[in-house]
Amino acid sequence: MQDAERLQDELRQRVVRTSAPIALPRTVTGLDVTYETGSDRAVAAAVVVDVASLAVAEVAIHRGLADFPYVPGLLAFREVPLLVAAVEKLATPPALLVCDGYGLAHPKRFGLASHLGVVLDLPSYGVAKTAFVGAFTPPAEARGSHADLTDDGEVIGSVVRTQTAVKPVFVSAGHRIGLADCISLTLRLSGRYRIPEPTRQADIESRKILREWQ
DNA sequence: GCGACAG
DNA sequence: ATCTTGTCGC
Repeated sequence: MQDAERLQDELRQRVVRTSAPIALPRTVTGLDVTYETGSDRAVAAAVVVDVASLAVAEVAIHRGLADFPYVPGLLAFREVPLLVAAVEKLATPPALLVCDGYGLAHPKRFGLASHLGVVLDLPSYGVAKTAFVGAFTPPAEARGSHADLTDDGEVIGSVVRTQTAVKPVFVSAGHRIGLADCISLTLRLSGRYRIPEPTRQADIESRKILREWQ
């Protein structure tokens, strides 16, 4: 546990924060992990989605055992090994990773998305479904509205309304990408659902494989 | 000290 | 995360 925190403190120094816009990638890769009830058996999925059509271009799966418990603030130690294994099975080299969870909007400014981005040295960001750290005032009801997520006087992320009158998602930069790009990409990748297509498909695919496995 | 706490 | 069906509503 203290070993993990020490490693986290070391890795966090390698995060690259930027506000420079990136070129729109042709594909993005969504990641998620599904667990078996009452055990640590897990399925990680990496799904490549075509940005223009939002169609799934490739799916890679890794089945394994999560060897670290879930501890708020240390989620990366539970999921990163499984996610890296899934990403390594892809034939398509990832251009940008979209994670289920937080990036800079983390107590140590080093959530799962930042951790994975640093480990794989790829641009990354996170989209979380519930609040974790930071304060915000709810964004307007219209799709596309967003409000700053702030902590200690700094903007660490954004609360984004991906569908009108639907609970917003929590977006934060992970590594080598600016928050503005994370927000616009999240909206571009959210077609008709609350969750952007890459992580939504990763959730669907990992659940599907877990069902077949059991 | 107490409560909260991504997935 | 996961245990869990139908049901209301756009």
